[in-house]
Amino acid sequence: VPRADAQRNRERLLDAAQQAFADVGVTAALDDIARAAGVGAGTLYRHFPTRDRLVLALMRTSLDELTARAGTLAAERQPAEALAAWLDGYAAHAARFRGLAATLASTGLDPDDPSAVACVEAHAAGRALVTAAQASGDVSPAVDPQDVLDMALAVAWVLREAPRGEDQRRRLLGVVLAGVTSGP
Amino acid sequence: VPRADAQRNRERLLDAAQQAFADVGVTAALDDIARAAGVGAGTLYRHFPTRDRLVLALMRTSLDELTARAGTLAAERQPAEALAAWLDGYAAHAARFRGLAATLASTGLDPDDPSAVACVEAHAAGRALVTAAQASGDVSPAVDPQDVLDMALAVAWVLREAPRGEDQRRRLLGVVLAGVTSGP
DNA sequence: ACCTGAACACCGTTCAAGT
DNA sequence: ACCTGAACACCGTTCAAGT
Repeated sequence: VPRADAQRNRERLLDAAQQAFADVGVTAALDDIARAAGVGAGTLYRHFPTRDRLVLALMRTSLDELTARAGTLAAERQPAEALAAWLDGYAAHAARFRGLAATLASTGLDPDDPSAVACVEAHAAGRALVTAAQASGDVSPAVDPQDVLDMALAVAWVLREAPRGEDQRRRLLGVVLAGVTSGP
Repeated sequence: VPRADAQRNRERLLDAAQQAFADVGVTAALDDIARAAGVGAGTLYRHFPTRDRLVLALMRTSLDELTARAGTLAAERQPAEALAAWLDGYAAHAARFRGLAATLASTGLDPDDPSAVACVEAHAAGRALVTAAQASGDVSPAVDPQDVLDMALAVAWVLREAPRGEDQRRRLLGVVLAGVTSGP
């Protein structure tokens, strides 16, 4: 059982990180985050040995929501619609701050690492939606499901690096979805 | 007219940067680059006030080649083929090292800045190929040409952040091209 | 068991002194 | 006119000392 002050520090660090990442992107100074949380730098490193671990811990809740949403969409909508709606949420999530898409795309995620589990599960849920859309004939069977998720993250990357207008996400995801759709 | 030693230092810096970027990505330490070039740090800053300026100077030749290639392809091939071939070269170029795609995508490029001219011209040449493919009916008129270039850079980003197999570039560009093609 | 904060290393950036 | 390299600032990371 963790000590009460350790638990409180952990939460303060997550709050401070949330704020800092939203302000200046995922490269925000860890030292600043520790100071804003009112803890020593060493405490931050004890709780989160790497920056990615901090990012993933912060994303834990929203990733779990994305995983759950995949199940709901699969049950309630047509496969093509469900996939489109989920990818939109996934891209929106990955575009929340600069650098996040790269963390989510990173191939070096260890499925056994508890801090990466939420990320790995969300990916699996997304791939399942692609597979379902292939089974129903909406998405071409030649497509690699992983490629579809990668392209949704790539769209999120564009949203951060070259923002051009309100409906950019809709336009770019439209291109991706049209690109993986089965011929008529 | 620049002094002979200034000219030589500039070339040494470009050589050293080429090497460093290829080794460790576009975030390579500028200090290391100056040392490898055998010059003081101040000399690097004199020649290239920002990292982007160094990157763009390094890319100048290849960007000019891409611009020229757009003209050749437009003259010798069908619009759809020309576009596909050019985007492949563009994505391959942007994937040469990590972080380069972001520099090329950056919206803050001043068209009047001589160091950005090659980049702006390559973009214009690419957009012209998209427009030509729209005129011939191969690409849907609803597509924003800039979106097509952005997606090619996004593909390059995936190639660096989540590399998955030899023909990943072909697969992902295939999705983008299929996604912007006019309905039958 | 956990925390603090000083210490160290590394790197971007500037600028006084030199040629 | 251009170069050098020391100096400063900033930040990631570690660790001895404290509770």
